[in-house]
Amino acid sequence: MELIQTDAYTWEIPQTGDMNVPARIYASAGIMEAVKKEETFRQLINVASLPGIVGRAMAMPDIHWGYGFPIGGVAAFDMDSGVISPGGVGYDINCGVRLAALNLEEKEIRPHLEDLVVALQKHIPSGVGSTGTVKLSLKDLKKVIKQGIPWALSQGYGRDTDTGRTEEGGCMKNADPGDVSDRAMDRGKNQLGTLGSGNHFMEIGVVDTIYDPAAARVFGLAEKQVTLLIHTGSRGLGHQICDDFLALMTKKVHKSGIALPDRQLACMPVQSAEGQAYYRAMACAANFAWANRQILLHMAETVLMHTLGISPRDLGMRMVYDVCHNIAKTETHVIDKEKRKVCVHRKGATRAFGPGHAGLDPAFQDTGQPILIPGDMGTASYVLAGTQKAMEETFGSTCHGAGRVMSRKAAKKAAKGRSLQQEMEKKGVFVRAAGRGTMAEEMPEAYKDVTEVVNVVHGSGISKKVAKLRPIAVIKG
DNA sequence: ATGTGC
Repeated sequence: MELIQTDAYTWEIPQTGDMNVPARIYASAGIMEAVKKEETFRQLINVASLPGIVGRAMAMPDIHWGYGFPIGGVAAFDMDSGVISPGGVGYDINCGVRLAALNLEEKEIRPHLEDLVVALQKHIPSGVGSTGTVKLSLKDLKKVIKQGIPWALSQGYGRDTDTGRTEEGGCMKNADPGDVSDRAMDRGKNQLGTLGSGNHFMEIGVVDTIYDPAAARVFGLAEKQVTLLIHTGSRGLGHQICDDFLALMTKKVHKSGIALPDRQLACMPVQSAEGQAYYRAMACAANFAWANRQILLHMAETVLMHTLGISPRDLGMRMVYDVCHNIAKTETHVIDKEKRKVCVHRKGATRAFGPGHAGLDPAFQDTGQPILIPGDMGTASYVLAGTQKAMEETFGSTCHGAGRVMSRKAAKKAAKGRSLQQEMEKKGVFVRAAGRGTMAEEMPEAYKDVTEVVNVVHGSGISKKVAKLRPIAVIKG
């Protein structure tokens, strides 16, 4: 495999063999060393070989091996000759991140951190198969997946100012519950308002550093301020939708004449009946995930108020932004100086629309959209802003997190005999996890250094650093 | 990621 470094942060794999476009990796030399190049870049080359791919197959610096498509991958497909693929979105449809800012400083909250972690864990259902907060009739679940955040608002969760601070206003409009299987509906009906497991978490943090004061002001962030960060997705509902459409497309793809380099890349033409049905079902899962994060934030607000014994006004919770990092969307981009509609797949990648983009709330017209990059539970998370360069190079996309360097299994092995909870507490971070193995799987060493990942997207210009958050209390699934 | 897997 030929790998050509084109500047400090970009590497190209030239178009050869079955590739329809070249591939590009955004990475530093250090990250290139850490990535398992053969298996992961093979996946990127496979994506570059899919029909109708436009521009380049791209990998962000948090790239690692995934199902079919690499995680940390971005690929856009022509609306007529291109494909849509569940593996290009991922199992957790609209896995994403939401950040809220509070009217508190660390010194006001530090004495209560242990109580807060215990209270959050008690009231936020988390772990594999967690259910509980909202039990829905089939009719109401249909409303949730059709409407997303507006449904949550109609039920009293959150404030109506929240939608402008959510990607897509928290609702993909093409969602159609008619394309969602009974099984997926059944798995989703008791899971709204639950955190899930794995790397999903809720984190109390502090604004540690501001890099761009003007953007930070627009985003509503100030130094020393306490924040709340939520990372979760569409739970069993999205997982089942992915399963359903992988099975359907695996069966149908050969009849459509598409030759797959890897069966995990099962896909169908964007405009085919199956492709469109997947898009509508995926949108349902996306809306579920947005409603889920909306409800979880509201629940956290209640827990914080009660535990600290303060009013909503004194807590002063307000949305910074909510992004998804596993999604496919129809978007218009300028390609070779020509405006074109394409189906952008972001899998473990975040939208990074720059200043002036019509799809953004007026508040973000000068700054570009807020981008939320969670790191591992002991290090840091970052807030970035979208840029014009992202619009030109990456279909308005950037990285989504630190990215694993150790498999879950390897992490468990490395954590044997250690108390990670105590290790974290020594660092000033109170952590509680629902699952037995979760602390081990999610330990800081299992991830790349998020700072190095963020420095790549900042250095290459596809995003801009705005603020760094330092975790002080975390609940894990 | 997931009513966790060959």
